Amino acid sequence: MSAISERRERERAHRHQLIITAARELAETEGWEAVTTRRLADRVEYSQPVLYSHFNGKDAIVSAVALDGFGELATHLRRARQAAPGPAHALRAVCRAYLDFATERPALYQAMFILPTELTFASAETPAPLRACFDEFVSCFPPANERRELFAEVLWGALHGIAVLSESGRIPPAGQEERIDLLVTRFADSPASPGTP
Amino acid sequence: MSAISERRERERAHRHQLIITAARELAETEGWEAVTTRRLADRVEYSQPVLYSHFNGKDAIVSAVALDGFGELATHLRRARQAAPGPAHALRAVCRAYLDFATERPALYQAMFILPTELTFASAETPAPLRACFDEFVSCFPPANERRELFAEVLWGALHGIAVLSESGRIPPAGQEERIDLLVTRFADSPASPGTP
DNA sequence: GCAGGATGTCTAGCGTTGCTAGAATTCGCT
DNA sequence: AGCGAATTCTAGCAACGCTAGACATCCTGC
Repeated sequence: MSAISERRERERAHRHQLIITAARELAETEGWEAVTTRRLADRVEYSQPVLYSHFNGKDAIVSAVALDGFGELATHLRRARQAAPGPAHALRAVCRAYLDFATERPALYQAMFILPTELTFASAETPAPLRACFDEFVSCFPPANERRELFAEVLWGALHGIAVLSESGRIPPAGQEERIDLLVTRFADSPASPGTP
Repeated sequence: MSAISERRERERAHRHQLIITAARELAETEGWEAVTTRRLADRVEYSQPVLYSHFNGKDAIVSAVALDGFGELATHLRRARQAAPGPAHALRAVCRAYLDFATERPALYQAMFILPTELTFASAETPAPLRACFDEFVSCFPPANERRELFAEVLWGALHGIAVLSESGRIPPAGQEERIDLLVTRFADSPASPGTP
């Protein structure tokens, strides 16, 4: 149970990641409806049952892809926020970065926010990347605002709504910039945050 | 081709609606994943192929349910708006009504906004009920606001995002009222709408 | 009243899906 | 070399959306 099983475990971990990236690539090129366990097994050059020795089922694979996506989204948002010339522009930068992410990686975004997921949100065992994403939204508002979390929730919801409605053609795909404009001007913190009476 | 075929056509139309309501009931009690063509055919006491003589496929049935949903949502929103004590309260009333609708009829809401649909949004041949829903949001803003439509789009997006994120547990289901509060205060029209320079 | 034809409905089945039991194989160890 | 265990594959299940072709039903014209 030494070097030999260590190597096996390493190989196993490698294959684990291989499955995830294969699923993601397949989804990004042909959409999630093309990601079947058979095609995925083909892609990783193993038979179907090995997928089930790594994941509890297809949903777990999708969730694993989604988790990677949250990690990437978190760094994407942080970079945008930190590159902004000042806190006043941070909000806009993060909003734009979020919508960019959603439109440029639609499959990944679907895995994160639309497909059934096994990830636990807003709870004690919420994975760090999810929390990091949320924190990026929180950081768009000054610490003086006692309701930053609420602001972050609503802003996130608004961005998600805009992203998904435009992606599915329920609102015109054009005009995203104006929507960001409106959202930003509406959410830019007022001088004194309206406190609860 | 007279009374006899008229009756047949009547019966056919009746069965058409029967399928739609059966699909909706099944979805509302057991969720859309339980709505299979076999179970639906069982429910309406016909064999599977008759479904396909009425609809092009399962998606078309879902879309028909969604269309009914849009009709109901439009009247729901209009009632709320008109019952509000004044235009200042209309915005809040409509927002609340929208989120109520989403949480009280989750299956219907899914058919309208989440499941793949054949309905055409934001186009020339957009069905009237969809347009009516959108118009309700537009009516929340004074005609003096030259960008009412943009406001409506973003508000709708925000509400949709909040609805779907909380429904799927991605933000805590509690605290909806505070989110409405924030959204309303942020979107309540400023005295002079910030015009484009 | 009764054959003929059109209309409508059902039975049966195709290909695919997610998932799994049990056979077969491989591989390290003594 | 051969045993034992871990791993991988073959084969198959039940359910899915959808459809072709057999079957029944009903109106029409004689």
